[in-house]
Amino acid sequence: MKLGQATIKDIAKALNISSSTVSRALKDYPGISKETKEKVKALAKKLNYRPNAVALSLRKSKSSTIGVIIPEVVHFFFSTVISGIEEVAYANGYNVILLQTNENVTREIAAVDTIISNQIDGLLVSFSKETSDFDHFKKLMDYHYPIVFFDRLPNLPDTVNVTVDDHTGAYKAVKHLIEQGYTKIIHLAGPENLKISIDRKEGYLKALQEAGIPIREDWIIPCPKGTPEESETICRALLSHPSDRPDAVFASNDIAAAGAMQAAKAIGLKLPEEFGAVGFSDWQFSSMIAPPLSSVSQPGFKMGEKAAQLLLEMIDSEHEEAFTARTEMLETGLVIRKSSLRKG
Amino acid sequence: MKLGQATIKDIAKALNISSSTVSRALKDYPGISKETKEKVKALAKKLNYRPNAVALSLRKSKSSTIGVIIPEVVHFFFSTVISGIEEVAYANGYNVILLQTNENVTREIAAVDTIISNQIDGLLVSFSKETSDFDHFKKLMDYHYPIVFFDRLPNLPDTVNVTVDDHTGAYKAVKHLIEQGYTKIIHLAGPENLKISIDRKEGYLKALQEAGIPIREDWIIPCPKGTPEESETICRALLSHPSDRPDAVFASNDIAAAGAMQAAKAIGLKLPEEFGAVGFSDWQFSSMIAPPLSSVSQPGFKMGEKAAQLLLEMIDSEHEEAFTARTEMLETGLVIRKSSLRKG
DNA sequence: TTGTAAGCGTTATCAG
DNA sequence: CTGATAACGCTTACAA
Repeated sequence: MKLGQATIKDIAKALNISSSTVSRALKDYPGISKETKEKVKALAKKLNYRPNAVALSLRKSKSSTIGVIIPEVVHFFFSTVISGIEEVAYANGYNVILLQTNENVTREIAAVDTIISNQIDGLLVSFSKETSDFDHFKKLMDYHYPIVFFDRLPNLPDTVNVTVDDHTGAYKAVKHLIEQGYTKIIHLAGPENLKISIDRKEGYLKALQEAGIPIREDWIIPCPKGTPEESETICRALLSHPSDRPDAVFASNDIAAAGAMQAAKAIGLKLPEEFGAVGFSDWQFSSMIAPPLSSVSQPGFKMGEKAAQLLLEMIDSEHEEAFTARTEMLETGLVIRKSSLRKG
Repeated sequence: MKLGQATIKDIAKALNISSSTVSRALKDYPGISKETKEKVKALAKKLNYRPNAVALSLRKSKSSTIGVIIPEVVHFFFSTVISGIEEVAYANGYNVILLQTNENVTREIAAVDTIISNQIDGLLVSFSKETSDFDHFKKLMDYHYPIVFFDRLPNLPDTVNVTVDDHTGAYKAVKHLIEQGYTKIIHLAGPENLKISIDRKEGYLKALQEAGIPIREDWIIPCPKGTPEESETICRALLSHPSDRPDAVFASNDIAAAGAMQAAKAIGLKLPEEFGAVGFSDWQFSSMIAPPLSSVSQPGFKMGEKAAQLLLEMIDSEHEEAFTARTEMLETGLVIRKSSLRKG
């Protein structure tokens, strides 16, 4: 705005030709004399001409922009996903617009409005913890609007999803703890309305069952906020009875795991000898805390790439196949560090 | 797109009135009969009418969107700044579009192109470490385009800036180390082309001088990458000679400080007794590492708010005053934790 | 090989 | 109180 940007009209006027000719020359349309083409391109360059994307969007009802709705950019995992998305988007001539919801449904609904108003071509969504009603997405999908859900999957029919194998990840983590000789393992669970939380909990249960360890409901504790303080408080209480004390934790995220470790240290337990810990997501800081925290790693960048690819396919084809409901599941890894290594 | 979104025309046709009337009715223009107004609004609601932002942008050469150019969203500090920006923007009816450069000038230049093409109303910039030539910003400013630089300030005349008082922050940090009895303090410095790096270094120098501690050039080490590995390697080498061993570090960011602590621990030094550390930025993880890291805290959210406010003033006024060159400086704090507490 | 005109959705201007 | 028209910048039949 107010940029005095040169337009096609300006070029046309200056060269005494019509705007359509300029438009065609600029895009190497067939049937334009070499001469005009060169003149036009030269002047365009000189005037620093940039096509007006807004006019283009209006004309084509297509913005070459994809929207990403995420809870929080601070979240290490999400920020790596973003990088993956951008990589694929830019490589295909698409821009990315990020809409942060701060885990707030109202913001999320507003974001969908923005999407509609701005002719965004498609949407990648990881919805907020608060979201339980998916109407705002459903409405878009009814119009055959391209949406790919990633990480957090909705309770909706016929969606295209990308997620990681949370169940197996959790299972591997807890199995590892058991192999290290821990038997009294508590679970700090995520918000119950997220499928990832449920999957992680079930991976935990499966590993215990397989090992013949009885399940204690009071050792499965929800940590909805996911702050270190929350889990520290919870764990302090839990660890205070020497006679009935857990000896390890599997947390649905690294922050909660770190909080649990703080609690254990505060009580004077030796880590990892007397108390083991495994987290989820493998945040940047996890290798830096004491002792370094074992964690289930998620391929964030890959998830971003995959989700963006699927979305672009939907946008480009606009045909049925690309819209077929499916869930791409990416593998998790287990990064073993000192916090869970009691043997060797 | 393909959203079958209702337009003003649709409403007009359905009610057998002109689009201008509909437009006016929708915006409560004076001189529209109550009757028509109600009819229009009712139908608009029923059809789920949303104004087409793209058409609006084209019409008004104004998008009600501000752009934010940042190096990386993963960076804890930047992600808090973003939240501050969004808060102010949304409150004033502006959308935010995020452009991540990954510390890469080419991306940055492409981002500026996107800004121009999309009629973004103004720009908040924290440029990449690679950027030394500011022509791409200068060009915009020549056209009186609203730009506010935050955190990293350019070497350009007449810019509007928001930054934190890095100099005082660094000074306070090093002074604190000296007060704790450390005297052989090294400095892990940031990229030399960033003013923030220079300011932090100078704060360090000032504190040493004031205390009469001689400055050793070989103890001021650049850590351009800012990974924990980088600083760990550097510090391992530095700490390897017992006869001439530093006893503390002031790092220009927390990651580097954490790396230094790793190196010290690996060599068997006791922290904080034999080696103290203070970082910069107060990342989330800093309180969780062992020992918890002291750090200079930056008011990221506040910085985002301030920068956005200044930008909106520039956009709204389009008059001179708002464009007056100036630098808003926000205060830093010092969060003292165990890593630098040798006394009491 | 080039030009004309219509249209994407909206609003400002001028008429009625 | 309401309508017609033009314009924002661009593309694309259709015409010449």
